[in-house]
Amino acid sequence: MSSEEGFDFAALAAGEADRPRTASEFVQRALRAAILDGRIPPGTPLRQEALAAAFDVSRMPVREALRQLEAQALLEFTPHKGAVVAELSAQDQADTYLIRRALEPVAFAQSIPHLTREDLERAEDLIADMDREPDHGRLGELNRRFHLSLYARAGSPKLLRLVERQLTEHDRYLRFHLAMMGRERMSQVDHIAMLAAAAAGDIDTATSVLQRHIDVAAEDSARFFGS
Amino acid sequence: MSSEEGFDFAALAAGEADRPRTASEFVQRALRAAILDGRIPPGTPLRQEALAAAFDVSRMPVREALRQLEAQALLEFTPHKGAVVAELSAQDQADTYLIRRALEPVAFAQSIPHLTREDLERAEDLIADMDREPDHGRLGELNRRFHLSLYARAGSPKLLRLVERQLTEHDRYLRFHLAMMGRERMSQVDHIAMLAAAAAGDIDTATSVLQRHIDVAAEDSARFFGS
DNA sequence: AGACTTAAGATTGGATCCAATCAACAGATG
DNA sequence: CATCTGTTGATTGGATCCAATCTTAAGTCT
Repeated sequence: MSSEEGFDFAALAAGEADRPRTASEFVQRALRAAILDGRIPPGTPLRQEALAAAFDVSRMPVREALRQLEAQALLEFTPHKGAVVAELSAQDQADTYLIRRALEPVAFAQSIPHLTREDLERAEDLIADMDREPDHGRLGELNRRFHLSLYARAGSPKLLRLVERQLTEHDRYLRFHLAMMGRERMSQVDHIAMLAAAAAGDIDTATSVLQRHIDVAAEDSARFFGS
Repeated sequence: MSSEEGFDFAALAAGEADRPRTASEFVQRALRAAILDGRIPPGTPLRQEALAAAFDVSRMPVREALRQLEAQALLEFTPHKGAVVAELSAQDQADTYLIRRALEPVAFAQSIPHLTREDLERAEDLIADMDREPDHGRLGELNRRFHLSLYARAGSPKLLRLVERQLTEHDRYLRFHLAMMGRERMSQVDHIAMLAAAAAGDIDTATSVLQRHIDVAAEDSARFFGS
């Protein structure tokens, strides 16, 4: 596909791949990020006209963005009444952990035999990045990428999309978690143990550490969120 | 909330609850049903104008419906090119079974202790209905409702929504499954065993039957869909 | 002949306008 | 005085129109 002396246009385009090609996608990403890191608090009604003015587009791309966010369970839609940012609840949080605990060990177990050296190095880098990162919002993203890098070779794209979505929803709670009990409790011993077991190809140890990791996080979080 | 001699208006309204209150929802449901039962085959491009004419609405509710279906992974969207019905693949089918196998036993185990007599009777009725139902499309829906009726008391709404979505996507494959090897293979011995174990409160037996039920279905289906 | 450019048609994305619905409030009525 | 009703304003749902983009195919140049 590429000529012998040509410039790598494909890479250039790929680098800009996340640049929104459409106004609808632009609005969708901006709103999504704002909801996930808590800048738009739960329960906030989203007025289409106000959003359109804020993003300097018409109401139509806003409407499409809202529809997509609703499908991601970040919004709740009521016909003729509009959209509000989905509430956080102890039940929802518990469910998220329940689902993660069921899915992630499966992905991890499938992935371990096919992990490459690059995958493991990337995971190691992400652990170091998390130690350095002061911002809580970005910490959630790093944590998500760390987990996903370990599951990446599972060879089950649909499963991975589902896991990624759960990790994303988990971010909304992680923010509270960190704000309330500081980041000391989010020690990385489990992450390091998971990485080591994965590198050694020890599936049983890796998955059991992961399960305990999720269980402990679930207990800690439940304690805070009341109910 | 109800007066002493009043008529149960709430029930009347609830009976009509699934009547679409908006054109967008009407289109969304119709398209969704058509995709699930195979009337619109995978790979079909969905032209907005054609759909608008078919449903006698403008292009706008069609666009919103397409966005929602895309979020449900029933369509694939490409900017400025449009939407096509998502393809079926052996990989996707295998992933669906993988996810179901991970999630459904959890829901089932949580649900069993809280199942009521009504739940069990409903499940029993659905088994009988499935024996009678000649239409393959409706059989998928009955099967889905049977499974969901057993998980209904799990008390994890988010988990249940996820399971329901997986069962729905499973329907797309079940149709092929039945068409190719007839419904004899879809024996209901597992269903009956699951119901009996659930009624007896035997969680271990119930979940292990369910796991085997899903595993056998996965193997059968994989054999047909090639690789 | 082959490859590149360029024009036409088709299709989607976005903007603006109108209609339908909902919420709040004022007034009437028992 | 409480309740019901009608009306007004705000907001969303839907229709129509225009702009941007993609596809196709013809035409041109080497």
